[in-house]
Amino acid sequence: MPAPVTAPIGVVLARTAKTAGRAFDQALAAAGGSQPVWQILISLKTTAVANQRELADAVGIQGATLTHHLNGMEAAGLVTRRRDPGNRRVHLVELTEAGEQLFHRLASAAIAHDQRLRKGLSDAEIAQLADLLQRLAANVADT
Amino acid sequence: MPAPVTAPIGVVLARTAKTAGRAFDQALAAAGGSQPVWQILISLKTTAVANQRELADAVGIQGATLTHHLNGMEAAGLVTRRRDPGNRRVHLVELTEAGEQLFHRLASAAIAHDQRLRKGLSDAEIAQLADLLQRLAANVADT
DNA sequence: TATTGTTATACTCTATAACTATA
DNA sequence: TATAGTTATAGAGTATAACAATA
Repeated sequence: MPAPVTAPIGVVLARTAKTAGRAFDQALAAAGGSQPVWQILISLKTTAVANQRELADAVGIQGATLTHHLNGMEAAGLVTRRRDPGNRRVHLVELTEAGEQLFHRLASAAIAHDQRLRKGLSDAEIAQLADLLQRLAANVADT
Repeated sequence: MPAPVTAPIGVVLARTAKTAGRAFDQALAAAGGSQPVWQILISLKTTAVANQRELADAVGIQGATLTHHLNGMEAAGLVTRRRDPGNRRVHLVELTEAGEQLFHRLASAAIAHDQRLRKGLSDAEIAQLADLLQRLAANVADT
């Protein structure tokens, strides 16, 4: 029998990510957020970042791009920035109460999105998918 | 033993797609293209589209967005647009010789990118990954 | 001088609304 | 009126280069 003809895995990956990403965009927007804001919030909550450079790395964007988003988030009352007394070059980014609340709303939206994505797939399949994706990503890391 | 703790599959998917997509961007740019241009070229070459609306659907963008890209591609000498004599509302999009050549260059880049992505994964694993991704995408289709 | 972050500017992709041409 | 496509405009996300503040 002939080998099955499949689309290039990069194409399948890109198409799936586009579809899933748009659905996630809508879910986040309905909860008052966006993907960059969600990435920044989750990094602030779950990672101990020493400065904005590390925060930008955690989110996967440039420092100036992070500043752009933090400006918007500060204007929206989600975060505050103040200088680190121990090293006044460093700006400490902290969540406000509104930022905490948005984080929880977006977390709920993200969980609901994930449950929707996982529908029809077993835990073992999800675990294998995650493993395969991580191995794929490792092949193109730090380009 | 406790269940393994994995990041939400949506997060893994988004992160992998971002990493792989950026690597693909660079590969296409080095070959003189971009992802939208590549999607349009491959759709023109492999799908029988009756009009620009169908082409836009195949690429996954709006008609006006397609026009934007076709304007650039026409200015770059990659495609021509002429009216269909049988229905002059329809604009027939055709590849020029330069468009054909760019298609082949980008196809080579895409193949190389895919081989890089697949490194270390067996054909069976790739097939299963594609299957899992397609089932994931089906869960959020036509949002 | 080196490090941290911001400002200024611009580019790409995308979208919606209003419009033109054709049927 | 309905369909195919374009134009005008705008917004989100990203980036680089130049700059200011601090060490």
